[in-house]
Amino acid sequence: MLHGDVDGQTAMRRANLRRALQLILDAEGEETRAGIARATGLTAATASSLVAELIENRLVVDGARAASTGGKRATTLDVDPAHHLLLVLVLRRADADAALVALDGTAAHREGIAYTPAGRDAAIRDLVERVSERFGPRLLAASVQLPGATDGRIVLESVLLGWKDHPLAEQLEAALQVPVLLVNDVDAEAVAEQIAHRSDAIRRLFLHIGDGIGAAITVDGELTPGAPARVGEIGHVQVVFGDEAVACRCGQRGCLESAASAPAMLGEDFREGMDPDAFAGLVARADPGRLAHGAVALGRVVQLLGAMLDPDEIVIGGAAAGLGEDFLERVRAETRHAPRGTVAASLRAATPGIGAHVGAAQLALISALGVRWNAERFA
Amino acid sequence: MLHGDVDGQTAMRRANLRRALQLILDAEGEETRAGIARATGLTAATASSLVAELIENRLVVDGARAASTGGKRATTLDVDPAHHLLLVLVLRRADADAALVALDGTAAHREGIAYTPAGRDAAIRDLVERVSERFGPRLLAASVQLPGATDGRIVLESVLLGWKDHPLAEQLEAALQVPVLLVNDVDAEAVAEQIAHRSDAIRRLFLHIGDGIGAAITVDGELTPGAPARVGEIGHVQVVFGDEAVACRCGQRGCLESAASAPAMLGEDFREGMDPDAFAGLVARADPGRLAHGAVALGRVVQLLGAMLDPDEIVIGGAAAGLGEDFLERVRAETRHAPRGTVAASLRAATPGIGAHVGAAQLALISALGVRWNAERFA
DNA sequence: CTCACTTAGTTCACCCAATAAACTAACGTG
DNA sequence: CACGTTAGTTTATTGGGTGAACTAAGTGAG
Repeated sequence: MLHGDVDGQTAMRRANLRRALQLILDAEGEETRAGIARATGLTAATASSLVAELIENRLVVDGARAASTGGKRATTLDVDPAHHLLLVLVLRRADADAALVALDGTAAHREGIAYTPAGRDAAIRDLVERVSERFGPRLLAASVQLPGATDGRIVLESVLLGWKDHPLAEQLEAALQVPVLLVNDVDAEAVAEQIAHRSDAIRRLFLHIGDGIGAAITVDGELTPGAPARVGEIGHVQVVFGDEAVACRCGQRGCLESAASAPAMLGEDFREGMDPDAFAGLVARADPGRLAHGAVALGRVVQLLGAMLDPDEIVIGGAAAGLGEDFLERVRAETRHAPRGTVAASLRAATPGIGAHVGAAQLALISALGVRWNAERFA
Repeated sequence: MLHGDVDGQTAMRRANLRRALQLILDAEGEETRAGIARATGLTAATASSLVAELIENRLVVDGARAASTGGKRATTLDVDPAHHLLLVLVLRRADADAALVALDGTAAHREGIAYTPAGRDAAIRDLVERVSERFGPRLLAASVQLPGATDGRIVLESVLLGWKDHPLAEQLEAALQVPVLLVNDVDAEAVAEQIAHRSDAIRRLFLHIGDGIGAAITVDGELTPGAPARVGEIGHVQVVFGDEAVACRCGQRGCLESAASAPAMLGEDFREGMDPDAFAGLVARADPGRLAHGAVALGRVVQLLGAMLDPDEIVIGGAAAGLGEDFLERVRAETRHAPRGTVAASLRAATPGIGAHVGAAQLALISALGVRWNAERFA
């Protein structure tokens, strides 16, 4: 109803259906037919007809009666939490998760698998098949969150997964029979953090600092569209010069990762997703010099990208979000070079909130239905 | 017809009118009613009705008969070159131009004024009034190309023009009675260069290097939308560190402009818009060390922005476009640090082509009618 | 030259989705 | 319990698109 072939005449209807559904999503069970008519400027008759179609397609259900505002009590509306599902496939080096998210943002199911590099493709195929068998008819769309560059359809390159120009979306669509969107993991994390933090920033720069370093730009909660993209691959940009540049695992010297990645700042004991207490221990024992060196390197990047993009918000996520206000202040100090000091003000650490897979689910929801969850959903 | 209040039902009609007009613009006099029907998937009846409305509104005129393709010869269509006009106001420190551009991209009129800082506002008011009196009824929209930051409606800050948070668009709309869009001069130059170079790049980074340094990002030929923006103000980002950092006019050390602006590389005799022969002389006499220093500084910026944005094209405009392939190669060398060397390949000098005001006109055209000129128009 | 075929473009009856207005339904209040 | 208010549905009308029949004007085979 909201996706599929566009046969010209119905495009307007679709746009109105999307508007109605978005209002119902935003109001979290408080929207009514009359409210939709008021908010959209459409007539009450049209609003009723739109809602009827949404209910017929099991996207929306009637709720309780609202309190009277002087006349007949309105029937409230909410998205149907029990029918349609979004599938998010989270792929990591050695394991993967399948998360099913309902239209109201609640988790409906989650299962994981582990694999060796050799067994990975088969293990993923099995997982997808199991999910498809159990939830297939209820699926609305799917997204795949993965470490690596993608244009949404093809895995352009993923060192961790050993893929290059791999047409994953096409393969999964054949198995799942719904549209599949591939999403870089840092992009997904950036979108999820914006939801978790209830941020209304328009232009936004997100930096993930963990084993590696990646960046994501979002505008109005979405990724910049465009051709096949390796946007945000800034880990091996040189930011330290001269004698201070140290060797990086990539073979070059002075890379951002060689100075500011979690292992570079906290030592080789750092592991992605490690125990919080163990992490706190690493932070406590960290060499102040290495932390300062990392902050300077990061500050140089933030300074330039901040001036270039003028984001409303610059968010540091991943392990570096747990390094405390001292660290952030050192990064900010590096950005105070420019006459105008607004870059420093917009820098903050990520809110540890909902999982990155919610970001991937959001992107799938946007691409499938043209609507989005707002922050309050996940409060 | 294509702008104004949206009364719901007619939104579809507008979208179709835009599609038809865009096809007519693209085909440069070769489009026909039947062709529009084929390209859009609309019926011939609808295509005829759309064209009739475009002709009635004097946006399009019937042309010659095309050659037969086996049946009745088609009537060709082209945009009306003689009625509607776009006004571009080009504001500089000490003078301004008013350029009137017809729908076919041809220049219809141009007049300039000069002013002192004290007389500037009055001089601009006069110029606008003269233009409005002479061309008012034929105006479709206007844009203002200016040195400084703007969100499209307000001049956020322009040091050269002495404005801060100046609601210029509103003022001009009162005088001109058409929508007015404010455009940063580097953004306009970036859009114009893409047209002149017939570039089909999607994501694009443009760097203007002259008295100062500014950058513009375009996606699909348009500026990134969003809130009030100072996007691209990278002149005073620090890119040189330690002993090599030299003092900048902004009071800091190691700024990009202190190393890579035209005066920094070519000496204080450089003047924006100077005589080409004199410029060539400056280049010939330039200190190789200063040029190399500038190339390194520029390369560091290009390296990071290239990795971050993964643009299809990185274009060096302004005076630096005239420094030759040697200079570009030095810049490229700095970007070869990253394992993947695609940044270097996408770097090129700007094509000296049409004036930046065509870029501003294009942005006005997009915002007013939702259609755009393609490269061939200006071949 | 003529007739069949092709392509361009218009006319007209019909359909879909939105509107406007009249209607029913349900609630609070004087 | 009548009355004003708000929610929501029903129904005639309108705007813009479709499909089919139509006219117009060309090509090419015989």
